[in-house]
Amino acid sequence: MGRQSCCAKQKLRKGLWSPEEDEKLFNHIARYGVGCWSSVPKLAGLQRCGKSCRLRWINYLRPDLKRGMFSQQEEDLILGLHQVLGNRWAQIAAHLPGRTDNEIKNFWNSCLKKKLMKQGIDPNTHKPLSESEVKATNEKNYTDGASLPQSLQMHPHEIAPVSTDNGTVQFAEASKDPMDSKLIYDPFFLLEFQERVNLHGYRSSLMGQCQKTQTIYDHNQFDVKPKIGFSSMPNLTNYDVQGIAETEFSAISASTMSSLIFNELKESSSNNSIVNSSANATLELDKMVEDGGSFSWDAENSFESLFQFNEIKSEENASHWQGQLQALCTDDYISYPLMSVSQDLVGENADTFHPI
DNA sequence: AAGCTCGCCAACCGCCCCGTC
DNA sequence: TGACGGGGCGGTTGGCGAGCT
Repeated sequence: MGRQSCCAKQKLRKGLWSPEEDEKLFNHIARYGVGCWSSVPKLAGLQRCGKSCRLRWINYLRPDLKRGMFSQQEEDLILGLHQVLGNRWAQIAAHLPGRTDNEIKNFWNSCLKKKLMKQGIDPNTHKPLSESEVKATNEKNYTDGASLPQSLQMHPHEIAPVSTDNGTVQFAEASKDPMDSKLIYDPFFLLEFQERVNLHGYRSSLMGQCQKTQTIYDHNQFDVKPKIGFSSMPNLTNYDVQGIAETEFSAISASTMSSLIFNELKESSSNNSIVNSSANATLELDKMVEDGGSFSWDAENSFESLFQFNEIKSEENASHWQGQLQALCTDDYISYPLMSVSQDLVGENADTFHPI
């Protein structure tokens, strides 16, 4: 008999999280930050175990999460890192800002693994499958039709990635000699590649769980602007830098705005000590209440608690908030109107929550 | 339209590590 | 030094939605 789970022992709630629970957890962490997870449920008024809260926060509520499809670069990076690290999803996730280990693990299991097998590559060893294995795989008749990474669309023994002087990726023909052939995913190349695409100044203590190194970010080369946002429901649109111009601002949620603002801040203050001071962000909810629905945010600290904006439903407002946040670079304090996270949590049409 | 299948992914489970007492 | 608790991690499960019959 295995030991009982913490939830079973305490007869706590399990399963999917309700918007109400999300709200409670989010507000609790917004107020007190991430501390002792075991005490979070009690303090936040949740019938959950601490582990469950931690997981919910890390995988879903964290404001710096990126959502949506994995990009080609991310996909290639995961493949390369997996070749080096194996199923160490947490370590792999550390190289992909805004992605969680769970997300990457799911992506691997549901998608990448199959793609590799379809290409005759053993997903565990990243080496070619034997002929019989390939045949067996093909007989499974994978018909997902998803496009493969460019690198995968070629025979593993015929190409090798080459990093060129100008930093672009090219796949050169590799030696036909099996002893000399280079694996399709050169892990070191990919790590180098990641060096180019990582963000700088991305060091809040929360983000630090995913991203601990400061690296060079060259967005002339790769369009990999950070997409950091609080997207708490799957149906929410992500902040897409490329698409932002065409995006209806009316449809942008608070999370979208927060990510927009995050980006704005990072870009406008890469040399600013405010951005780089990644101590504990303090959301002063007391002050927020006093201010009649706006919260103050100690800009001496980090940006990890950038959420809860008043209804931001126009481009005009968007510009306004960008401006407000840019002012953070010079002000010690700034206040923002408050909105319930519920708009993110339950969507515009839901009436479970209302703007505070 | 109803039933079925399948894939995705959020969340749980259980193990391990580490810090504290 | 061992017990204990908390946190982190990887494997697994099961609910749900989309697509198909």
